[in-house]
Amino acid sequence: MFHIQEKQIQTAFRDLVRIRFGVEAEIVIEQPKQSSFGELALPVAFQLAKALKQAPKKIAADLVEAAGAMPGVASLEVAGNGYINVRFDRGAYGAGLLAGEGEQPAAAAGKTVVEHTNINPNKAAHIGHLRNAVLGDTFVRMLRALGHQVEVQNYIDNTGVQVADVVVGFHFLEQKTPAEVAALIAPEEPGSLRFDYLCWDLYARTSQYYKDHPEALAWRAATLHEIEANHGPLAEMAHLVADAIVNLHLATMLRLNIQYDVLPRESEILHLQFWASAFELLKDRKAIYLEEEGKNKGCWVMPSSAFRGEGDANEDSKVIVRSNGTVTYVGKDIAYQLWKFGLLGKDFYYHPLTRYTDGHDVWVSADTPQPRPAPAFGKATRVYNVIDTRQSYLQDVVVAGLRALGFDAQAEQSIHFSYEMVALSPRCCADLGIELSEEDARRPYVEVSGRKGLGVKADDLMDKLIESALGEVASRHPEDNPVAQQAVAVEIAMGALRYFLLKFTRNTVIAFDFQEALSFEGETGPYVQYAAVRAGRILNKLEERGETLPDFRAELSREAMARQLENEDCWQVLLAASRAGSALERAVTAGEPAHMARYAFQLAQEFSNFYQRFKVLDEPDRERRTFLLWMTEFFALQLKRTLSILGIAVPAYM
RNA sequence: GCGCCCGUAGCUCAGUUGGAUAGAGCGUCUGGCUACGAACCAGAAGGUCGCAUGUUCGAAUCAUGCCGGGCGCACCA
Repeated sequence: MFHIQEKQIQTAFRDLVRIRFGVEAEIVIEQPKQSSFGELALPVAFQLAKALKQAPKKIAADLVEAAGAMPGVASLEVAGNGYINVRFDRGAYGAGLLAGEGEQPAAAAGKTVVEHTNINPNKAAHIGHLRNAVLGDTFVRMLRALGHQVEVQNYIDNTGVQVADVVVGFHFLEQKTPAEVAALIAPEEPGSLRFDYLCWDLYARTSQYYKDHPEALAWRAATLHEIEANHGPLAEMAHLVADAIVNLHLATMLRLNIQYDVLPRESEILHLQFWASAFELLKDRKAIYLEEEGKNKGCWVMPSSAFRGEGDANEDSKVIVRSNGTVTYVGKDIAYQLWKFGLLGKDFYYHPLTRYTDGHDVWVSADTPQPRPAPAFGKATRVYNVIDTRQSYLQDVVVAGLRALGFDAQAEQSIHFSYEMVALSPRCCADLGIELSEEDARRPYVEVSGRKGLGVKADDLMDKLIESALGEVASRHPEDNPVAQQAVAVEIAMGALRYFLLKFTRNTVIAFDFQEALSFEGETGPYVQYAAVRAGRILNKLEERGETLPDFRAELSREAMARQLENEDCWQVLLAASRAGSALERAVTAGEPAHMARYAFQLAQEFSNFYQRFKVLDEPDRERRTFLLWMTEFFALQLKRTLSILGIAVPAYM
């Protein structure tokens, strides 16, 4: 509702400025510093002052004069040195909300692909992976809430070095056969170490072994070779490992309510020769060339001018095809990016991998035709790649590849949704019993490292959060049955975790700290959940007392609405609650899920304040009580919607 | 060496793209529970927005230069 009003005023003033002054101006709308200034503030007059050579105050007065009466607006005032402050017609605004205006998002044209998670399937997921997945998933929810058609892709590098290293560990270090590895994946005896945890340790051990025995790197090369040829026991083992761990990653992410549509895999990109098609395109359009001298002699390279800035002195080109004829990661990524836009002229085959309990299928790529018809994947008009900021340079090369091929529009719509890493605070390392080198101990934080086995595993963290939440639930509701307690604890724990990962803006390094992540008070997910639960409880209590919710539309006339909203506190609270749409649009435009999280917190704060101040059920005045009940219901709905955009559930009780 | 990011309250972070008196949470201190259950609320203290020039009606925000920290710049992914 709020953003509809906002937009109306924006277009009204754009027209006004054009008619009155003959100028096209971008109308900026702000929230006034103080609520006493009204609901919206327009600094247009300042913008125009220079061009028109007039005082801002005079321009503002002119505009207010020319504007006259506007629908939904009670008054326009010139304030300060030339601000135009807008006050809404409160009765009309309330009536509009009651009528449910402005709830349907306009459907957007085209499909948006969001690629996130992308964990190497060779070990358990850690907190860094969680940040990626939660950011990606939340952004997907935000886009969908705005009416966009979104496809979620999770790229699986099942043929890479990381998987190979775990295979090296099993085969060369532990002399295990594929059958023995399969037994580890589905262990007979309960209580055995889960497979992704086991691989976590093995991967760290293999990495250390390379360090101590550099000659062992030949094992890696041999393994990669066999994986690429796709036959032999090592290749078989690689498939076993990767498939098993992909399943575990899906389960881990599902705990956080994160789902996918399709898993494109590196193995199919190889087998279906996506690269061969991309290579032909790149050669045809002269985007890459065969280097004939220097250190890159014999390689196909992309010239640095394609992806570096003008003034960049670094002249190094980027190798796309190695001198031995194999393609680099970036090359494969260009092919993949082309496919996402439907520009490659090839497609995967697909088969359903699993079905979520809500009936939604996750599909995975296949290299041969499959019996079940699959949805149309790819062919996006816009692509977001959720990848950490350290890969900016490579993402630039991929986009430069599109541009060099003449796909400027698609290059423009290839968005690196970058974010900073999750590191470990020194205190967190101490909690984990990790010994730090003297150099590391002096740093503000320590980088997570899969190779060193240094990090907080996603499932461990979730378990810890659930345990902590369960303690709280059990002490507050000792009478409730353990199954229900557990369910509530899980929702609280996951809410806390998602919120914790979202409250930081994308380019802030999170120095992970158990104490902060485990907090359920203050600016946290549970705080917001608690507000939603309390709103719901008022409505439930009403029913317990044998009453039913009034028919608000029948009982609250526009005049009654205006009367009730004369109360400044009620008005401010209602305004805040109705800003969800506006907050969502701004957050999507800024590409910042953190903004949505912040709005959720503010909304919860407003409600907590309202809850404290107005005793809804004890209110003696009939009209006022009806109004307060309506506000409560409205809050409950807004809180629930906002939380669902953040992927956070509203528990049955708290 | 080159490129990107960061520096805001004791701590952790926001700051709506250049606007009105710089905001939250945590921590500290003071006060508030008889079920609309306090995972909450009210209040207080706490700031040279790293430093310096500049741009203009107006700068935490833009430009330049320093200082301090982080991350990239492979025929690894």
